[in-house]
Amino acid sequence: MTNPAPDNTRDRLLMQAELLFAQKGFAAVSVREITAAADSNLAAINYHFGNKMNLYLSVFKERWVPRAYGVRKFFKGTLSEKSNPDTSDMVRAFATAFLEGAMTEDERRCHINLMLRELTHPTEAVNIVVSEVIRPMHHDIRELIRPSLPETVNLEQLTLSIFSIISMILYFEFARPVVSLVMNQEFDLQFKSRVIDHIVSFTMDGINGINGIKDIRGLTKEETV
Amino acid sequence: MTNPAPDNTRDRLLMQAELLFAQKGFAAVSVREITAAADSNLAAINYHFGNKMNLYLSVFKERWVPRAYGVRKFFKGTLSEKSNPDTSDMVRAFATAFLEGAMTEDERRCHINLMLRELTHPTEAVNIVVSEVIRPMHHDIRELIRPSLPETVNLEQLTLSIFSIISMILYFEFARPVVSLVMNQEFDLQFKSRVIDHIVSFTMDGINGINGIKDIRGLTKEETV
DNA sequence: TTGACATTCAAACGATCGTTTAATACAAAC
DNA sequence: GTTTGTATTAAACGATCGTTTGAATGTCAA
Repeated sequence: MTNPAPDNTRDRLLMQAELLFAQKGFAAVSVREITAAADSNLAAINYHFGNKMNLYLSVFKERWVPRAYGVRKFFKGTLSEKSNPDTSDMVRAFATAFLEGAMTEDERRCHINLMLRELTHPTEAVNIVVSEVIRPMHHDIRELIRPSLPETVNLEQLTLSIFSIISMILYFEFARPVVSLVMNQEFDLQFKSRVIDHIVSFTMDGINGINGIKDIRGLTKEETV
Repeated sequence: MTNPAPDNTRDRLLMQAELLFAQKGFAAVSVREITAAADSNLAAINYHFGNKMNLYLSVFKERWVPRAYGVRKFFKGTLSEKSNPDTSDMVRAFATAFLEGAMTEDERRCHINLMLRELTHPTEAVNIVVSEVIRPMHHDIRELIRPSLPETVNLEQLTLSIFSIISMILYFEFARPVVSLVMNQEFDLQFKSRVIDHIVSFTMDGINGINGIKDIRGLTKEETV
């Protein structure tokens, strides 16, 4: 998209600010660092956005939210290609939209880091994140999955499951270095694809599904103890 | 434990520094803020720890790691009470050690926030976190669960499953405000207990287990579509 | 009482922070 | 050509940052 430096100062500031805020967090980035990266004058942030905090909020309004819409659109687009998507198709489409499609690698790191910072460390921007993206996304997925579950399904448990799917997606993105360290495994495209497979099978069948073997549950314990 | 203010300056600094670093992050906390909270002189940090970064590392070495050992001990203790623990007992013991036992609420928030900051934003301390805690904990759980799975189990998939369990535990702690917002549900003790139940059943059976109904898998889809 | 050592203290250091100011450049409108 | 308004610039503002200093404590051993 707007990968090459935009020709106007305001957009260049937004772009570089997003990169730096995602990398280091609000407090650890100085306006001098941002304006230098954006090849603009030190006073440019205060001229275009009033102050540093307002620039941070504008990053969410003008860059983060639109990209989140893109992820949602990609998710729905993938699903609409399938004729009769089941639950595992939905989970796969959701994980893929976040971890593979819809964004470049840099955008993804940006996007998820910014989101995580607001989750762990909420500022004013958390209201934007929740009301514009997280809540609608939950609604989407819940209403997609619900028909394929028993009518007696506990709505709270379903919502917690959606949070669990999101937790895995976020974790395997932001904790990449640690996952790589512990598993002694480079986080390349092949591995990422296996991670998505894992998220889908773990979501569908839990730890009993990790071997691709179904209906073995209940047997294993007595056999091996 | 050391909840009331320790009588020596060094420990008071460590305690207040941990609280503040967990709340705001390294860059957002000033040494003046820490020394004021610890009722000590501005120069105390540099006298006792050399500099601010070394204080941060000492927090991990002298407070975070010991508490992590406590969590691990609690986990093993809970398991040893059971005569023949199965996989779900292990997952429950693990989630409980993190989310209910072994720590006060304040300590838990501290502990998980500090860990998360190192996962998202590694400093020197990430080496301590991984080598002293995350890797040994993975080893513990993997070797506990492995015997109750088929011999043909894929070790990579098992490790990814353990990461997934950890991701849920972390998420339901650090994203509490967002979970509460989206579900319109106060994060009280009853709810937390249901969250632990969810983590266990989701880990055991995935989304098909969320209703507490087992062995319905494979039926639901055809019936409702 | 004296000396040695560990700790605390007020004060100041230079550096960097976010923000403001006033002058300047440049375009389109009249 | 003058005016008007927007955008950019260099320079400086006061505040706060992490760190250092040297004097003032308190505490034991000799």
